[in-house]
Amino acid sequence: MDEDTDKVSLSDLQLSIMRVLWEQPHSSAAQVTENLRGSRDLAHTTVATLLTRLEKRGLLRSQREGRQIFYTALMSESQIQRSMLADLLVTVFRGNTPALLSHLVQEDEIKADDLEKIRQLIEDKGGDHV
Amino acid sequence: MDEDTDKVSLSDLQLSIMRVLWEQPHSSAAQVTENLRGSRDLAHTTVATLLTRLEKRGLLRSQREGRQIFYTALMSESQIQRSMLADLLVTVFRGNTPALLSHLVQEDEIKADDLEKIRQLIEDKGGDHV
DNA sequence: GTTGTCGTACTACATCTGTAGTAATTAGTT
DNA sequence: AACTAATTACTACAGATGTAGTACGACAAC
Repeated sequence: MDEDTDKVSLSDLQLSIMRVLWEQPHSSAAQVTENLRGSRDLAHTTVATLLTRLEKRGLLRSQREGRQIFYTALMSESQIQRSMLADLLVTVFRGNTPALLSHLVQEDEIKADDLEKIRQLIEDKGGDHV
Repeated sequence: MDEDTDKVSLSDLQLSIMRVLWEQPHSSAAQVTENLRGSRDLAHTTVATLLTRLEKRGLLRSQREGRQIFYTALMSESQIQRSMLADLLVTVFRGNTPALLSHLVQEDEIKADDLEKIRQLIEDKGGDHV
């Protein structure tokens, strides 16, 4: 099965680009550059290069319209997140999910109030899945 | 404050090396190479290069003893995990911890039975920390 | 003391990433 | 039609990483 939907790892900069495309699919290099202005001030040629590379990697699809090229993400933010989280869990935590959770608790990322939300998530999922 | 204890990001291979050093501190290049045999078959010169680079990055300390050099990790696995998880949370999830948890639930990494453990973690922490 | 072995240091090279300049193309303007 | 302005394509380069060879130094064996 499709081995490209899996195992994706993106750098911070690459994620910034993807993010723009997630918010505004079908953007040109100029539009992406504009969108990044402020947070990442890059030459538009830099953005163009990044876009080309991401397309070559199969993460974007491009459509030429006249002299311009519009790019659209082929993976959703959620897919990327899932892939990168899974990767971290395996490579850094060696599958030790409790250790990961423990760190989140330690860092105050999970508070007591969140437990109910998690329970809800499990319920929503388990309901018709198990 | 020490800016080197923070923001550490290691590749898979680098983690493998660190792992050996966590399990057996004060190892020589030859010992690390031997330890990796099976999972990662690398030339010992490769391992030596990796060790040198990690030391240059400040992640290892080396002690020369005769003709050999012994390396010891300067950061614990836990510290690395925490740093890399924090980084992922910020860069990939933009601080959205619930989204991260949701993915874990979706991937069956968190089950109902784990909730009690998490609650325990929070309790253990909150007790003398808040 | 000469030689061989082991270990380290240095060098090398391909790939990926961040970054951007220059050249080429195209489309719109006059 | 000629020129200008926008946009893409190609090239470049430095730093990090994966990978390993060669050279050199030191210790052990004979």
